[in-house]
Amino acid sequence: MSASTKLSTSVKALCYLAKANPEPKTSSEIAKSIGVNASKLRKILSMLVKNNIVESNQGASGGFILKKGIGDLHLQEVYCAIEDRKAFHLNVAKSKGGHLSETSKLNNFFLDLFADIQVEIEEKMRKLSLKSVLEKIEK
Amino acid sequence: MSASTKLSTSVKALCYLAKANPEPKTSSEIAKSIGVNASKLRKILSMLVKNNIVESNQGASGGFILKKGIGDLHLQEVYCAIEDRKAFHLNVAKSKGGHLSETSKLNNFFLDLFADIQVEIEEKMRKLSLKSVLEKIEK
DNA sequence: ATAATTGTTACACTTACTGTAACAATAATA
DNA sequence: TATTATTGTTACAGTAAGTGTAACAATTAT
Repeated sequence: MSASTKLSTSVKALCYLAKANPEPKTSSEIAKSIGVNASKLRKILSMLVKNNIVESNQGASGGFILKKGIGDLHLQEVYCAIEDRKAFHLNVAKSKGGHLSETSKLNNFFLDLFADIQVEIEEKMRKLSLKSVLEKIEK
Repeated sequence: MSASTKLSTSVKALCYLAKANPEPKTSSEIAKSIGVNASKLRKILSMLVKNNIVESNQGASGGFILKKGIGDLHLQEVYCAIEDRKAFHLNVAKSKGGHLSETSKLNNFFLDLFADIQVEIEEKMRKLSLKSVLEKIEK
């Protein structure tokens, strides 16, 4: 599951929880609603739990509830919670043979460029709260 | 090979050709210099040929030469030549079950967001000419 | 006790990626 | 003409990554 796919799945689940708030919802309920596998969804949700974005309760009448206010939760935070690898996987080929210093300089050039891009992506997402997303999809 | 890896490999090859200009270089020579497989490199170079970025000549004493001036060749152009799929593969999960219109609205929201990001990435690369890249790695 | 639920592991299946080889088509050259 | 060198493309086996599902221990309410 790519970072971008995980992000959109997470936000779908968070929107669902936001509307159900403060009633807890099980992974099965959420999964059915947004059309993904419950087990897979639990993996994603468990990361959101570890980052204090949602709260989970095991056992009968357990489930997930949103822990943060929709105005205080930004997509960048969600993104960082679900993705440990840095951003959108912009890779540079590690050249095996090219012993030229130019090749390694070019590698560094692209690593810097891709890092810049990643920062810009995260800044863009930092400006988007769950509240603003909900407003956008409801009109 | 990811889009970003292909891009950095392409630029390595283009830098090599720029310095050799106007002498043609074979895929083997380039591949050895930048540390990638010659057959794989030819696949990438063939796309650059189709987009008039480099020129190829088959047969004995053939090879590749840079077709554009280093000041007129921008990374965005290279990127578009090697990648037919749109940009950096930012995908949205196509939900199979979620019949809610909200889910599809969220899909559209993310498709728009990722499209914006792709445009920004391309704009960033449009500002980088091969000449500026060469200058950066040479100092 | 029982039933329900999370969190995690496991696993088979598929898909994608990788590296390399092979070869037809082509062109220079002897 | 025959030979050699080269591109452009296809093929393929091997590996890695992703997918979907199931299973189950741990936990908790009833």
